[in-house]
Amino acid sequence: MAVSKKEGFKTEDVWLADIAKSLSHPARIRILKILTEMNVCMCGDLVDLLPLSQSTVSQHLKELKRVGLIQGDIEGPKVCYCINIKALQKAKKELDKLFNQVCAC
Amino acid sequence: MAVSKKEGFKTEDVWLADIAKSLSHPARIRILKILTEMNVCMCGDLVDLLPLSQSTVSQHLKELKRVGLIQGDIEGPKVCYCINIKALQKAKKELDKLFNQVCAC
DNA sequence: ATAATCTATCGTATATTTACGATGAACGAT
DNA sequence: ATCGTTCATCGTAAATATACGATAGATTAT
Repeated sequence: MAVSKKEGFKTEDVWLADIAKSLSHPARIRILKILTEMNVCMCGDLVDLLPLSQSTVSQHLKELKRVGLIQGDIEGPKVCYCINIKALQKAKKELDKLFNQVCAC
Repeated sequence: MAVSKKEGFKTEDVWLADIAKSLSHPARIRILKILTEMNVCMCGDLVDLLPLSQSTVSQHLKELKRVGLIQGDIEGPKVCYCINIKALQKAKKELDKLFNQVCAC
């Protein structure tokens, strides 16, 4: 089975792994960086900036939306994407918690 | 194709995505936490602490070794795993760079 | 030497991920 | 009303990820 056995793990660890999964593709890293730089961005602009087809970019956006790191607001025929600051801050906090145990040596 | 198209992306983004991928499973998050708490840990101990078979745990350890976040030293018949502090610090630094652009608002 | 222990790897099955083109739904413009 | 634009979703193909048991290799103990 390729299904992660989530039964035996803390929800905290499952959540953090899920966030990490959403960051586990260069396109999604790039999308987050673009959105942080531009604050907001139309989906079409992202398609132009990435070496991927429109449908593939849409899939990556869906993955980032799934974990709540970004949100998309419909503006007429276009969709305006932006960072969900609160979610990103929580992700940063949890990752710091993981890393700082080590770096406090 | 399921292969990530890495041609069109910055090596920096590819690297960070790869680190994130190595963190994208609850078992590997747990392993890192255990190793940071215990400093060092035998592979067998990790198997006891995780709800997974020995071979599966070994696979997860291999993934963390692949990206350099941990290292394993053979001690007789056992293998002693520990965190690679430098790699983890670099990962933290790069992730902060991604997150801080947002949080500096 | 033999047995027991520990861990990595192999083989395998299944689920998920990634990618693309094609299609569909929603909206604005003509 | 029709057309063009924008984006999500569907269908599909191929690679990867996850999990396990079985096996192999190395080391220690007997």
